[in-house]
Amino acid sequence: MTTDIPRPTGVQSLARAFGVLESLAELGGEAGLSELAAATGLAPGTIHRLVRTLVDLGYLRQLPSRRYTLGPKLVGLGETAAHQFGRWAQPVLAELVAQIGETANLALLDGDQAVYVAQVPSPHSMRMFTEIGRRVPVHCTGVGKALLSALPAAESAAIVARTGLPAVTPTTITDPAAFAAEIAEAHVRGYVLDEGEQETGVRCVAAPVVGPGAGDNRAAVSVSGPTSRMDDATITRIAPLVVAAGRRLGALLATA
Amino acid sequence: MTTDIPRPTGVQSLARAFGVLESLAELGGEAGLSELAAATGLAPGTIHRLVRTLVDLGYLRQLPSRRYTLGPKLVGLGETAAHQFGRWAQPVLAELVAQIGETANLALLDGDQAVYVAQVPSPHSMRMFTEIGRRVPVHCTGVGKALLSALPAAESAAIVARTGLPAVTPTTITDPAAFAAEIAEAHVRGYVLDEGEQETGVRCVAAPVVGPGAGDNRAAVSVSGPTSRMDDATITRIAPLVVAAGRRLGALLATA
DNA sequence: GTGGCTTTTCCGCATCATGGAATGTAGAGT
DNA sequence: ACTCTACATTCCATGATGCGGAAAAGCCAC
Repeated sequence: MTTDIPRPTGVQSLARAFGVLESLAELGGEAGLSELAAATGLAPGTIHRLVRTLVDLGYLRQLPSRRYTLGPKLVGLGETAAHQFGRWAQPVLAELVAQIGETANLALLDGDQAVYVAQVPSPHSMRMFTEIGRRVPVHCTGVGKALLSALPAAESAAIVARTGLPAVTPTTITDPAAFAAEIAEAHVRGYVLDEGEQETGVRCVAAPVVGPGAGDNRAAVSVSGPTSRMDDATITRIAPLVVAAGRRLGALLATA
Repeated sequence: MTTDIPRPTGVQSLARAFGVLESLAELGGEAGLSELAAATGLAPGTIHRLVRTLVDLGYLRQLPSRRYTLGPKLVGLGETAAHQFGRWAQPVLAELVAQIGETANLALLDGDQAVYVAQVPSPHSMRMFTEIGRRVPVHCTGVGKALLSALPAAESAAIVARTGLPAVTPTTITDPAAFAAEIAEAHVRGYVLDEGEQETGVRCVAAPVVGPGAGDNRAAVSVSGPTSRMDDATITRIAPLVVAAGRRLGALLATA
């Protein structure tokens, strides 16, 4: 490269290696060397050396067909990372559960989906099955809609354009205009509801994690429970609590 | 470094960076710079540059306290990797389901727990709720015990010592001696049974993934279904099939 | 058998990462 | 409140290290 930005570079081989990993993920998790070269714009020789190193380390795996896939070690690291995320969020989520009595979740925006990274289950015996690490669509979940509501309108529109609005339950919002209105309203109101749009019988209040340092961090909190316990009065009562939790988590992330 | 092995190295900055990530994971997911320097044996300046790059890329996160934790991007990569794992295992699992008619799972050992990375559900309407990415204890699950049975005895004993043997159902094995015997028997027999030890009414046959390339890869297959359909005769019939699937998956991993 | 394709290896050049020492900062101890 | 220590961060000259073009080796299809 002749003219890149003067100084914002860190360790370049590292940035490139992770670029390869990300490209591989975008390419569906499996790709040949030349596909990676095309995707990253690097010379074949360079990519090969990078990739060989990653294979040696166990973060990439080479198939008999000589193509490459993501390796097992990444699963472990990712899991550890998800747990770690849970750790700092845990106190805030636990407080939510204590105040509200329903399961609280933290999710991150990853690509065009939301991924759950932390959870504190409700004390009730009738629990919710939100698994850590699970990925869900953004358009039919509380956390997903909360994540979108915190994004610039153009960006959230782009995501919706890519994923579409497939119906998951009878109450899933499938009309683009109605969905845009929902997001816009959530943006000004600060929280969003999920009326059984992902799973019938489950109501959910969600709010984005907002704050100075949350820019890169696209996260959202939610509280969800069965419709029987989540009546309108309850929702009205807990919405501010969820919003406050989002702010608190944002402050934790922000730091400084 | 003055005298390392002449040439078997790949890209060293990469190896070091991933070493940092692994050290961080081993240190409980959170560490200061000097702890990392001590753990990896590198100079503080070197680590700092590496770490700064990773922070810029989003794979690491710096806390207010100036300490470091694993970043959100790792969660996403790990998830993608786990899904990818499902892809190559899918054919083998699907064949198991075709032969047996019950849900087949693939799990990896991660730390002291087992994590499910792939699943093919049974055609029966009464299905099992094994979520991809879910973590389960090793002592009360088929896959967990199968994983242990493939480990050196010392290592599996160390895991059990750390996790203990908490009862999850009335049939969970809680006696250390009985558990050790169970693992030893599984080691020679090649497969292991789960008699509702994790969930009442669910029986399960599991076998480790074994083979030349499986060394680092700690994986196990399982087939599970309701007790009503999993009688003794069925178990006897399907156990060899599960074992064979474990071997086949091991061969796939080995490759070359 | 032959041709195009991708993957892999090689090698000289300059860049890029390196790590020790210097500076800045936070928190503990007195 | 002040100092002292320990840690995180920045700087810089050195040379080892990663870079990428081009050539070799394989693979597959025709």
